[in-house]
Amino acid sequence: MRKNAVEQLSEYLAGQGLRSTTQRDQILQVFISAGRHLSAEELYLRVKKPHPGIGYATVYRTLKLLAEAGLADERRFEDGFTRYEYKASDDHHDHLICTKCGAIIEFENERIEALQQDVARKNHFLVQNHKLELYGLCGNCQKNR
Amino acid sequence: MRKNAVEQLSEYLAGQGLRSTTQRDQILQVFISAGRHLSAEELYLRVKKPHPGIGYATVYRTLKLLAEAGLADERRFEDGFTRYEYKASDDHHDHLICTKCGAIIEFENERIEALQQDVARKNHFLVQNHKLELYGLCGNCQKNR
DNA sequence: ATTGATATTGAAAACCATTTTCAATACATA
DNA sequence: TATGTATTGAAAATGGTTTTCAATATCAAT
Ligand SMILES: [Mn+2]
Ligand SMILES: [Mn+2]
Ligand SMILES: [Zn+2]
Ligand SMILES: [Zn+2]
Repeated sequence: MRKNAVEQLSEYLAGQGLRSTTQRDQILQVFISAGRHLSAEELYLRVKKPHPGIGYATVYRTLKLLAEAGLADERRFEDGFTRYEYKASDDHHDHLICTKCGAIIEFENERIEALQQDVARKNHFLVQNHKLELYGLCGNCQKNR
Repeated sequence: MRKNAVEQLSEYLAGQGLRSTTQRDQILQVFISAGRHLSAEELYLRVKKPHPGIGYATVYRTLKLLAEAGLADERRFEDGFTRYEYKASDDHHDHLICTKCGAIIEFENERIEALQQDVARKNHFLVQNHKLELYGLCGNCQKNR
């Protein structure tokens, strides 16, 4: 996975007339090895440790670049931060988000996806992408009141 | 509808130890008579015409108040603005949003709602609210390329 | 390898929707 | 009508993100 992602980025950059840089590779490496749904600042802090020279703006720029290259998905939940997650291929999933502890659970549901298409069809609408987020309390947070 | 909403607001304010003001009533009136899914600035501009003295901050504050009072729903689509819509009662709907012209189509789908509950149950999750947005092209925008 | 054109970087400033501050004013209660 | 305080408008502050800019790094052409 790891080496392949770096190659994927290189190919995208070359194809766009952009340049490969050590910063971009380093940020990508840390991004992939870190957990999912990271904000720019969270990633910046993780990148800083092994690569202290890297700047804040470069992390922001690289995350946007990864999204454009198809290597990351950009998510805006209701916490005011843009979050990114590594995207293996063309997989898709939606989210359960705990409003108390911030836990994020991922799920896929074919039937919901199909019904969304039905809704779109009925409204002469062509869906490009969608967002389904369920906010509430995770199992743990229900127990602890 | 109109007079009732003003009364509803008054009751909420009284119950919270807050005060009724002419600004709040004026903003609510314009809010209800304007279209749905308005941003604070859009509402501010509409309010300015009949009530030039009203300030920007008051419109922001009143919209948040209306949401707390249950008179408005707060929506954050992907355009960077918080939008509000008048909420008659406890109705609920989701949205189709055209990425080209910005048109917003509302829909309800019982089966999707039910399946969401299934997903939540399977994950020991208690849903408080949810967001389902389908982004793409409306009928018109598909025709015009 | 060296050059040269230019893409990229880090630091700081700018951006921009929204929130907060604060002194003046309006509301509700006695 | 007086009084305590919630609310207002204007301006400043906030905070995540983007942009600016001079210095540096990349890479294709020598
Ligand atoms: Mn996810
Ligand atoms: Mn709506
Ligand atoms: Zn939780
Ligand atoms: Zn459209």
